[in-house]
Amino acid sequence: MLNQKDLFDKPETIHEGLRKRGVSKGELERLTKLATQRRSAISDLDNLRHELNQASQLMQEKARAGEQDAVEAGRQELKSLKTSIKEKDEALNKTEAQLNQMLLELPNIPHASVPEGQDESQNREERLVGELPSFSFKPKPHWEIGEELGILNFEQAAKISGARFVVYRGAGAKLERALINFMLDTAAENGYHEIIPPLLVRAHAMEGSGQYPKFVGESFETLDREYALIPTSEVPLVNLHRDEIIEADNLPIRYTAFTPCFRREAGAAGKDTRGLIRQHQFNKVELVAFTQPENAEAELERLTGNAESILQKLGLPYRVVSLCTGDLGFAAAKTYDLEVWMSGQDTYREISSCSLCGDFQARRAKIRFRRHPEGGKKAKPELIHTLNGSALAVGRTLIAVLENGQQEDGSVVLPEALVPYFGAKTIAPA
RNA sequence: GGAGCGGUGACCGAGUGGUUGAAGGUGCACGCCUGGAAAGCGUGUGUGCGGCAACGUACCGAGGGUUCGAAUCCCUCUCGCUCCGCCA
Repeated sequence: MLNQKDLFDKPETIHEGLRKRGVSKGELERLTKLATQRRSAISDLDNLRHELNQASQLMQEKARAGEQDAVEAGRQELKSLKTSIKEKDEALNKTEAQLNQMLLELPNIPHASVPEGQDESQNREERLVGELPSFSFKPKPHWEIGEELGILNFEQAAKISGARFVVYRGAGAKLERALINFMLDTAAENGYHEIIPPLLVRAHAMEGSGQYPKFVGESFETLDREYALIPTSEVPLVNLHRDEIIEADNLPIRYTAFTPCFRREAGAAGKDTRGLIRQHQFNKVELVAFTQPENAEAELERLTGNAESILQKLGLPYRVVSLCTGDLGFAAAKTYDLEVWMSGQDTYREISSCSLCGDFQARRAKIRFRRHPEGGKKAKPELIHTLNGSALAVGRTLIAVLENGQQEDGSVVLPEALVPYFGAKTIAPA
């Protein structure tokens, strides 16, 4: 959520930032109009209330002095004052509700270093890492490898749950589990505290991290709408400190969690229908960090590096892309996508998204911190900055491992780093 | 699902319808004391909104109501806790 004050204090930055994110001029005007209305209404109301408070004090004194007539007269007078306060208050509430709804649906302002652009074609490639594997045969896509090895079964999944689900079998299930453990251990080495959060969350948690109200249609919810299934563990992790003021000495806070994630993938109809690229349920190890504002940019580089280190340890070639304004997620101010090379599809595919959200989520979830006192002065609480990134999407990592490690005989050679976790060097046809 | 009890400041915890933004404690900061520290003593310490500021105003889970005046009385909702039932 944006800071209302900024609309007045630095209107150019806000207007320019929102324009880059595709917010129309009309919307901006409406926003400014509502915010201005709100300010003047508050000031009017404060004055009226001041009047009422003063008058009430007088009443008390008169009542004490036993001036019954004066008290009686005052009552009638104050009643009408009260009525007009109530009317103005209702009008203000209405304005604030409209304004708040708008603010909740406006995306974050892009960081200055983010390239401007319409869509993913205008993302900026930051770096290419690793060598692409070469094959003496035509590499297969993972759905063929997986089915031939009997470790991925899409038909069985469809019987149970329909499209966009998978059943992992035998070595496939074990490989997924090995990857999860490997990723969690790596995160722990990098200083992230492991969490197992709830997978069902309330709407206010979804609002805190930025999913609701704008993207209600994209999550799965229980029938009574009491809970939503998390689309990413970023939701519970970010909300861990909701409504808190954290002592600066305890920052940064870094969390990691492995969870399944649930997404409707509404609007993705027809896209990536084969294999397990785009599923309604997938596993992910997530990293989340809370930092002071001045450290947030460095933390983004660190967090991205932490995610990259997993790809490096697995020997998977990838590239780092800086998302342009048009491709940026709702809550993000800046995002690096990690795209892993998938030999069987002959392309790079997103496997991690590392974002700096600034105070956008913190303002929604009321997560603040207090600096260490200086010169006897207690510092005012400030909004914390939040960051998150996948490290990594487990299913997609499994794809990359299968496609890049495949052999002509149909077996798959696993990365060295995974061997201790998986317990074997290869997966061979049964 | 049944029954009961609660939600007050960073934290814990008082609170009679009017002088309570809120006692007391903890924590924290500064000072005294000390060789240094601890303990002890003293002082200070809420958040949001509007305002350059002075200041004003709101806020005691949320929303309504009663009243000239509500943290305090009434209603609704919400969240949490305890006991019973059911259950991995």
